[in-house]
Amino acid sequence: MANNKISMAVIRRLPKYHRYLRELLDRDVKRISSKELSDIIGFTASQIRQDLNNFGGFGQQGYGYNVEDLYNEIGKILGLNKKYNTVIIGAGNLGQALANYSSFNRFGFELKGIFDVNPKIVGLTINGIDVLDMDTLERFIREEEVSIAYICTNQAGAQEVADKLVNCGVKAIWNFAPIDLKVPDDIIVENVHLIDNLLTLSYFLKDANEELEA
Amino acid sequence: MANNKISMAVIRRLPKYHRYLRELLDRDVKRISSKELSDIIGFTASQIRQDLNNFGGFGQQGYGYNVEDLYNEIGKILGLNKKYNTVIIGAGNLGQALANYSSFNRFGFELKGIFDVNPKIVGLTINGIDVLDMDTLERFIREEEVSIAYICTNQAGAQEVADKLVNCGVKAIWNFAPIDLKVPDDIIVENVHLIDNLLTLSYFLKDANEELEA
DNA sequence: AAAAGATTGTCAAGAGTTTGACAGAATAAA
DNA sequence: TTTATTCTGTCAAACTCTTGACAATCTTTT
Repeated sequence: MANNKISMAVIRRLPKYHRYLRELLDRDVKRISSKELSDIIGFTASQIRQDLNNFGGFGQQGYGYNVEDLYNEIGKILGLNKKYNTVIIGAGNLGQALANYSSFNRFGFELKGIFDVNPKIVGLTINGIDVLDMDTLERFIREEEVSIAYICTNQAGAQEVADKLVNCGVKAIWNFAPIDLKVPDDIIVENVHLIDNLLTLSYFLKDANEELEA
Repeated sequence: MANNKISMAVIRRLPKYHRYLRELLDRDVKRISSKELSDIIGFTASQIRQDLNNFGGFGQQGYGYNVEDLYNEIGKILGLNKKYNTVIIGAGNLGQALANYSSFNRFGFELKGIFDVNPKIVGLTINGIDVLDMDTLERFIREEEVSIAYICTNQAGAQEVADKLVNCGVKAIWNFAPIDLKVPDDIIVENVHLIDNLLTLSYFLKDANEELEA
């Protein structure tokens, strides 16, 4: 499993492979060729073979790929054999929505705490997890060995929260605030910029309308 | 404003330009050079000039770009001068969270209705919008001239909902269900696959840990 | 009014990504 | 057992995207 310099394009496709393979597994499909997978996942067969080969020869000539093995291998590549403790910062609508998602737990991301500054929200229980005061964040993170934090605050508070998190040893941030956080190089940040996404949709919609008019 | 074949890479950067330019505008910055913008946005100055030039010469040699003009131009390119009516399908946690976001309205996406199958939820009011029964979806969309739908159902229901939406004339779908929807070519789909995003984060986290060990 | 400085738009080179082709190896059929 | 078929892993070509370089041109200073 050579780990040297996998390209971003490949990495971003891995979760999709994982998702489709789980589906095949659920349907009790035992083997699949790159051609068949191509038909359902929409990447070219060549790309699929090239992608998978970045991590080792999982396939067999004349046979294809064993679905279960490949699913497990990609799971390992994605680090899903590890367990991580997580916290949510900001118990607004989005924070609460994420707290109620059980699928994250299934993949090994265990939610340990939810934090908020609003005294009206602190003390509530969401999906069995207590909402705690932001003042207790730093001790909690160290004690519970939290390595991933989901930032669900508004834009104004996000950078300050990120600084705190980095300071007490959080390794990765899943950021939902509409801002690009400034963090040290070794901290992993994955952004979900909803507005950016919606504006992209808007671009294509405008574009489609203009083509109709032309 | 030539509209011929803008590359995906450029399109996905446009919302970020828009976001940073709004920030500059809020700080009353009047002009900016590609070099200065490069420093704050993190793209190379060359890329910025090349990106913007896809849509016309907005800059002036020796001066740079007028912040307000550029902000407005990019807004127009993104279609933000248009107004669109939207609905949310699925009034679970995520649907409710989106219903409470006022920023979408500010960009011209007006939420007209929220739909759900659960009789316990139907009849509620979220952020001033009634939750309606799914049975009334199709008439509502036609009557209110809805062109964008946000799918916030679970995976199981998403494709059926998408089929209905397409059938009654919705032009674009913002999909939050963890599935790749099958829709006709002229329907615009923008996905927010949260799990995919979290698994990508997981990959980088594992990768960083392994490098420490090595 | 002229000279110096700044900055764009554009081109071509460089880097990264995707695709098609095919030898070689395994499976399946005869 | 032999032959035909399937299908991977890999290479190189084609394509796409990013970067650096610089002439042209506008702004600012003298």
